[in-house]
Amino acid sequence: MTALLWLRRDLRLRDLPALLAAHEAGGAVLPVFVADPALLASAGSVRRAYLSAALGAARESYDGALVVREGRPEDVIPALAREVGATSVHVSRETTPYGRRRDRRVERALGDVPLVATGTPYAVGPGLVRKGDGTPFQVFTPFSRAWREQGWPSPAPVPAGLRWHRGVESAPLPAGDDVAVVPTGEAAAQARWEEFLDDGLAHYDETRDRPDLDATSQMSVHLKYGTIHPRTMLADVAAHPAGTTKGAERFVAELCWREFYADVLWHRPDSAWSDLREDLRGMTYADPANAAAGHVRAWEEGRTGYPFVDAGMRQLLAEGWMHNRVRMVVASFLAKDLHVWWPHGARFFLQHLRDGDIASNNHGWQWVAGTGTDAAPYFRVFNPITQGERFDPAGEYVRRYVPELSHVPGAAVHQPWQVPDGLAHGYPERIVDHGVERAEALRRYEAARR
DNA sequence: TTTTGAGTTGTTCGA
DNA sequence: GTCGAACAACTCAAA
Repeated sequence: MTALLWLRRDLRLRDLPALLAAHEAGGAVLPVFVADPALLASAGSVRRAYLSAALGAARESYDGALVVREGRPEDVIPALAREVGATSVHVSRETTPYGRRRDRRVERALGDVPLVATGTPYAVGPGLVRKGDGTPFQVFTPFSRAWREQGWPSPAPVPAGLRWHRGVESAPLPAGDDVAVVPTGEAAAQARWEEFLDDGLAHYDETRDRPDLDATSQMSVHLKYGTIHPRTMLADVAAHPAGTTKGAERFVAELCWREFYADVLWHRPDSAWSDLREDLRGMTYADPANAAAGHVRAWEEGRTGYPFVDAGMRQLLAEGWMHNRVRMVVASFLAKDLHVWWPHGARFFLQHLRDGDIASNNHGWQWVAGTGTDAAPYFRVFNPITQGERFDPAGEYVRRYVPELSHVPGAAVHQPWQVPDGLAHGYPERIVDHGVERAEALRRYEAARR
């Protein structure tokens, strides 16, 4: 007897309730990953490289038993179930709009073989935290209080006496382009996590906003592929000597943001790609396809003439990652200085981010744009110069990613046009005047609210 | 039931 | 240079 364990964003062995359920079904377990063209089509080279690396590491975690198949899940999973005579298919419950539709299709296509969902990629399953009257929270802080009170189960054990179903043909791993990746997979996630617990957690609240320092956990890519579960992380934080520090409290809050946005998306699947706040649907936007100005292309390629913005975009393209503080600044620049509707930026981020997650990414964008849950007030427009001076005070972050400015010392690098020869090595002029565009953004909001 | 205070991430202006 | 006020409107939960 065999149970399929269909892995999606849970490429790990430890703390995986769906694996426990598959094992308890009573026979061998066959772990399978489906390379779904619908998802791979939009993935950039960095994302493909990370998926490939995470799958390779997962195959080691599963002692070589992981099978990869390519195609539509509603075709592949039932076919594989027939091929090996599986009596059940086990998954972690998927909560994103595409994942929910896909799983319904697969469940129908499986017919008599049950699709069993156990657990989710979250400490608290999306949809569970509710207000007293049963409706979902709209504001983060009350959500986070209720989320903590709700609590979460202890990490699930690795099943004893686990038996893998072997000898099934596998497609090659999806090809990853030749891109440098940070170590990924379950062991790498664990190693990085322990390093952060000991060296970063206690002072996380003071240093997390500084892109020039190596002060963030770097756990986002591991959460995306599920090489570690947030439940494990929360248990580890609670048990750590630094677990009662302000830094730990702040880190738990960041994990809670991930859960909050998953909850929002669960209740409002339409908000993946359209404004959550309907009263701002009358906003007027610039057309990102309008090549005449080339402003959006300049943003995408890190040539806006605002060093903090350009450093961020170049970090994104080079590493598939951008510091959270800089994500807010570049998002604000696209939305409020270039007046582009947020989905264009959200889509670009998802193509390039190694940690790209539709709930966190798209609702982060909605927050900046002012259209989301608990949104930033419309008058809150990030100033890319001020933000750079405040959070990259020595200019080191900018010079790391913008070599044309390596000759400009200190914080002066945030305004190279003020420095003699500041633009002498090829760094571009500013494509827009921030003061002018800020006023234009406020005018557009004012008009839309009337 | 009504009121009240607080709510991730900011900027600008004028004193 | 520093500091407080102003920049809306709405949700939530405690009082």
